[in-house]
Amino acid sequence: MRLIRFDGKYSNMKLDLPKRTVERLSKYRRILLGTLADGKTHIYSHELAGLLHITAVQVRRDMMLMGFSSMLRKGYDVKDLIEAIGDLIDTPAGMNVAVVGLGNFGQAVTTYLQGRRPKLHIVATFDVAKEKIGRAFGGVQCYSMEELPGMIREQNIQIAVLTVPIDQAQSTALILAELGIKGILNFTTVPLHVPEDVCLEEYDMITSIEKVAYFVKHRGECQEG
Amino acid sequence: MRLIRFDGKYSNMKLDLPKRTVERLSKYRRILLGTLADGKTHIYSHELAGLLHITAVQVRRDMMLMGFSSMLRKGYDVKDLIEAIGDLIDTPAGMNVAVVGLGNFGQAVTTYLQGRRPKLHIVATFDVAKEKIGRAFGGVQCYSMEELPGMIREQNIQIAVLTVPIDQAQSTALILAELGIKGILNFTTVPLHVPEDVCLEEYDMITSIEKVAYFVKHRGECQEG
DNA sequence: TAGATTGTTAATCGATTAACAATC
DNA sequence: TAGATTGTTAATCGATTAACAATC
Repeated sequence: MRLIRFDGKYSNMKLDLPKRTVERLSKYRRILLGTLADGKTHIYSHELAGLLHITAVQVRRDMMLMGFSSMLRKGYDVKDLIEAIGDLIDTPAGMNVAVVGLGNFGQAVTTYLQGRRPKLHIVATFDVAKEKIGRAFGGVQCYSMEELPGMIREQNIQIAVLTVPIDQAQSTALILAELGIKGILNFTTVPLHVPEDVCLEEYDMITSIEKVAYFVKHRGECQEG
Repeated sequence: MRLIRFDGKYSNMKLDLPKRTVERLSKYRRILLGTLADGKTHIYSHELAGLLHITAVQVRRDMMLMGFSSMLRKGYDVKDLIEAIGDLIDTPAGMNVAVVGLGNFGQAVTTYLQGRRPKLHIVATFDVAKEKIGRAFGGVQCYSMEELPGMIREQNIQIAVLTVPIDQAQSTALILAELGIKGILNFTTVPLHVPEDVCLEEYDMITSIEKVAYFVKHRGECQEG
């Protein structure tokens, strides 16, 4: 599905980008916000590439894939590019997010994520522990698991960050899918299975550190983007 | 570099596996430990695949790459396979790990990782905050940043988990590399640059959640491993 | 044996990089 | 103009999947 220019604006309603490109768009935007704050209005592909430690070709190819062009050989317009990335990633009203499971990780994630991206709102956290329910963590209210269905409906929560204990991970994921959650960021170290209309992003810390251990042991190059 | 059978044992000193295969080995092992605890001695490729939500071919190809075979068409010997994975990932004495930066994330990671893998020892954490230094978090002692060089040397710390604030990330990473750290697990959301003999594994939470947001918005399938 | 399972090669898919024409 | 920069196609690389012969 390719982008079509339409009356000066982009008709990018159904543009599906490669996963790796989407990951980089998120990084480009954050770098560019810093660049903009420094008062720079334009940036060359090789400059942006340098800030991310990737190649200029890769930056230009990503721009091409998202249908963004620079004109004038003065580099990319920083403000325009930030906006174009926002048009792709964000929804105008923003998306509501819940953190499910408020242990050490759940609390750290809530505190860290809250307010960090203007179009991602952490609107609720959930836990089973009585002493946590009703309290606020990182400025976000904690609810009981019984309130999950109601809150998801009322607040139109579409994304869940899963930080429950491992023995609860799979069952909770299925409940979330059942309740209409459309995306899950899995912080537990359990390989999850969810219905295929649910977007699943896994982050398994033990895999990551064991991968580092393997490559340290074998002295192979293992640097990632 | 391929494996050579040698007198019934494997000569796999320099076997370099694909990154994705290494990631799965870590997952296989943890699944297999559960399988073993359930009293199962052998497992078929399709069974192991089912537990990870991948294909049986992929499991068999990974076994082939690591030079592990089943014989007897009774499936893979669970105990042998766990051991073979350990031979690849672990070092006999284990590797020492430091957590650098003891904010919410640093504390959560320390607590979670500590004691979880027998061959990965979190031996120290580091922070600048006076009130944290000298205390123990998750059973691990916190030291001042000034003690970093000495501790790395004395304890032979090879891996660092980086959980410092974003404005300290790059400078701290370079210091760690300078001090001889061989692998960094980067929990900060800053794209790091380190000397190429240092293994770097990035985990950028914001990228992950924005990626989920993008695919939820565009309703594309985006399931990962 | 027939059927289930494995190990391995070849084909395919997705992502990165090289090459290069076009632009200012 | 010459040099720097861009946008895009083709080639390459890495990983997954299909196909299938071999084994028990």
